[in-house]
Amino acid sequence: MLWLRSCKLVLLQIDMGSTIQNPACQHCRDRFSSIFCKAEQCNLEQIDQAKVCSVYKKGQVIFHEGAYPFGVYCINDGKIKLSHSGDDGREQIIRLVKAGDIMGYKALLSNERYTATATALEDSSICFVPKDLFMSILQKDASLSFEMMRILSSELRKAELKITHLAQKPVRERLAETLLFIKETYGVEADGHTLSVRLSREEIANLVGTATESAIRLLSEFKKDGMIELEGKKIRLLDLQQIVKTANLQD
Amino acid sequence: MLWLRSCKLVLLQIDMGSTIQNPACQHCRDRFSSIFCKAEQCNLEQIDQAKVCSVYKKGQVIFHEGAYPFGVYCINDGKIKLSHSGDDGREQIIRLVKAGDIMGYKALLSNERYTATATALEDSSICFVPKDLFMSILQKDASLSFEMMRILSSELRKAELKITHLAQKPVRERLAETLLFIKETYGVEADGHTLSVRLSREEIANLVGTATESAIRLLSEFKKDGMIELEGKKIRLLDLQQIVKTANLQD
DNA sequence: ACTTCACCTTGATACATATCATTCCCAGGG
DNA sequence: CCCTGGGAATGATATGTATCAAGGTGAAGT
Repeated sequence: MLWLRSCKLVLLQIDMGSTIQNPACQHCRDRFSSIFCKAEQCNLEQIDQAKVCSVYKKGQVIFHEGAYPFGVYCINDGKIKLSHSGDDGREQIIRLVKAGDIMGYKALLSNERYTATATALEDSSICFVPKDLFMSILQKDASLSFEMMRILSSELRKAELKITHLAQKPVRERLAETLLFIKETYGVEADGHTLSVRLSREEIANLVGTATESAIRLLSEFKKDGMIELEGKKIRLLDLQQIVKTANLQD
Repeated sequence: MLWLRSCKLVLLQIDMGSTIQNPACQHCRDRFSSIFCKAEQCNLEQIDQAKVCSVYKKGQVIFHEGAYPFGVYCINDGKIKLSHSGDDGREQIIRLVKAGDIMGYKALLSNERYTATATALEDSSICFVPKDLFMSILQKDASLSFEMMRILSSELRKAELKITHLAQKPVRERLAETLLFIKETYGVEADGHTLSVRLSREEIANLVGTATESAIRLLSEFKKDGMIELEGKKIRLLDLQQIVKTANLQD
């Protein structure tokens, strides 16, 4: 049922981004070495041979909910959103992915279809490591397993916290929290205030778990209260302390 | 901040349950062998020597949010709830644990304090495997790592789904969903209808992520609609099809 | 420069759900 | 036996959010 809808969409996603064979993407290589090469016997050469690096344009889908995974992705450069699409079409953003992060491992490890769709928030350079290689390293190299378990545990912890907040905190607090989360994930521009992602109001709402109009209204309030500054999709966090207070964090 | 509050409570939890040294708890042994002994070289003897089995009474806390983990727990028999306590004191139930499940691994693997509190929903027999042993097996035995990754991935998938539903579905649907979830987790009694856990209305509400009164009201409605039957804490699922429909599942 | 379109914004309104208050029920203890 | 207290239930009410509707804005394209 779910994947029937997805299949249709997968067909639209023939465009794999421009593939760069045997790329010199050093960033990606660094990331890989830190994630995949914790042990002495480093697998970098193997990975360099097998990996496929591609560039995805803003808005492009990297993998789609319901599809079968054939490997893991490592972000060399760029920003990605992972999202569920509820039945009513509304999207829920589950995770924000940044350079150096890997994604697509959950489906691979549990041997299931993707439960989320990965979409580029801006032009992104992404490496793909085939399933077989990944699994074989995992088999041999305990340190990669530990790293994966660490990542999974950490994501699970975050997800559970989000569940609690979604169930217990009002939208206002969650929005403030989300702004801080975006800052933490993608950082700010040179001025030290402007969030360095451009998200639509709808995307912000889907991150917070609320209606677009509510997100807009509350952002306006935050602005009126001098906490933030809005200029199109630019969001500047002016009074961080006040935002933290509004988020009402305690953990 | 969080763990300061927790510490206070941990002190109340000196009672570790009655410890059974070198127990003959076969159920637990079976569970361990299926989880910890996938590989040829089975570690069962080691585990048998090191593990400590205890019996916890209903309501007793097995481990507490904010405390440091010293090992993993395997449920030999009984039912456990894992919950976050929000700052305002309201609890959010994150997971229901049953015989054969393990718990406490997340904190151990990410090397952090517990983020949830484990409380016995009924008298339970639980085995404890010390951190060192667990980690050393994990180091040697890739199949245990795979199993752990599989478990973590699966939990993460469920958590993300819950996030989406919490953000997008009304309480009515979530309650129906929760009833089905409870049935799936703990099963039903001999009559084929009565859920085999007794949860307070508050606990049900904390599972759904709503106010206690709302849960009560909706349960009454469900009853009026002939979907369920209520008798104290006994809940009988009469019209499963109707409940599924109310839950409005699509995945 | 005009159109177009996607996005943002604001207002009015409805509704679901939380909250508060009260009563009821029942089991446990003196 | 009655008393007591902790859930459970129900009603009244408040309120936060979603939803619907109607402009507004700005950028891209013709």
